[in-house]
Amino acid sequence: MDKKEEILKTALKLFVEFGFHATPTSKIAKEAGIANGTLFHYYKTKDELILALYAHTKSRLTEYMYANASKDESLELVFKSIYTNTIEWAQENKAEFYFIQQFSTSPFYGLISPEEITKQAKPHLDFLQAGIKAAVLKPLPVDMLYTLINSHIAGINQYLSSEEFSTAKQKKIINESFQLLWDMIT
Amino acid sequence: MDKKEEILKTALKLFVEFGFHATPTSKIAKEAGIANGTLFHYYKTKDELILALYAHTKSRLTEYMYANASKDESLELVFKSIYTNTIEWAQENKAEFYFIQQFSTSPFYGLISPEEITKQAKPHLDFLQAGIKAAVLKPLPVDMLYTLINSHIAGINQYLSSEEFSTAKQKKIINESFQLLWDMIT
DNA sequence: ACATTTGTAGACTGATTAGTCAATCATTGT
DNA sequence: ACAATGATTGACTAATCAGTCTACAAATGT
Repeated sequence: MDKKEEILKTALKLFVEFGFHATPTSKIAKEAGIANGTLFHYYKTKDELILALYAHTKSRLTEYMYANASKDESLELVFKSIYTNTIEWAQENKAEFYFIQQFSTSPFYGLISPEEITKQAKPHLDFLQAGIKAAVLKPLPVDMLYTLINSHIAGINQYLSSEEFSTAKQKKIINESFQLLWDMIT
Repeated sequence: MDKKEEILKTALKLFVEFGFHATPTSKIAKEAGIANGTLFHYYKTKDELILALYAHTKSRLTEYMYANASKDESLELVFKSIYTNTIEWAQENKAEFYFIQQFSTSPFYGLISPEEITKQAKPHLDFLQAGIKAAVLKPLPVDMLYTLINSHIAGINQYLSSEEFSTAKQKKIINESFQLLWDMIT
């Protein structure tokens, strides 16, 4: 078993349930079934663990977002695929997605360098920029477009999480909300 | 001077800057210029302080949202007034708005009873429901509409905070983004 | 075979924390 | 004037926390 992975998994679960403030490293180690010192062997400080967890989780999401996105399709279809993938991942990994939001809306986010943030957003911004250039997307500032899309997704995810929808109903909502978003930005 | 108010003000500032985990009550008391015991005189526990701060801040926002909203105007104008008010408040009270988001995306939010949350959202949902009934807003589920609007506002606020815009430019962005939202939901 | 690095353990520590307490001080009502 | 209640203080405590340390085990390279 991979202890490093185990630590991240446990930390995620506890941070989401109790928050950063109420999740001691000792509790993480205990629940992960390892010794206290082992945790600090892999992560020098608690902050480092939190940052690593964020980077790890965020990259898992990003990876999933672009899955099955063949470049042959129309921009709309590629965009819809990314949109759908993101929401699907969020629904299937609720704790992970929640953690990303929790982290992003906390002072920890300030520990990430602006360069890193820019680097993370780059592919998405490039994609949107291409859409604008191709006159498919409205000529809005890309940053604005990006933020608008992100928050739309966060909103729909929140809505989907607020009630128990059947899979069919979920798909319907995702399709409908995509159309709303698409009409808004094209 | 009102000590209770002073405590909230200081706590807000510190929570936003350092987070819940890294803001000891002793620091709050010190920075607020009061004794340690005084803080616990007004708020029995740290959690109680955090919850009170959220309730206080949230109600200040809600109050401002509906300011100058005369019932005589068209639904669009009233809606736009609420929209504009909210973003203006968020921009003029960045720490407060950020705190609301920080709190909402943390396990503390779970300490608020579902009834309280429902009660808070009630007026907004009623307003939207009326808009649907009047066939002005699309017949989407109100909860969905509500979440969509909320996240849209959060997004625009984030965009406005990401750069330094002139007041004129800001107003232009708010008008434009309102139009995007309005077209989406009507 | 042996040496060196890397992983793992868990008792331990120094610092910090939320919250208490007993003692004053201020305000109010009678 | 005088209770009585509430406000304020800051030293104090018991618990907890992040992180260290020493010792040992496993793996890896030579």
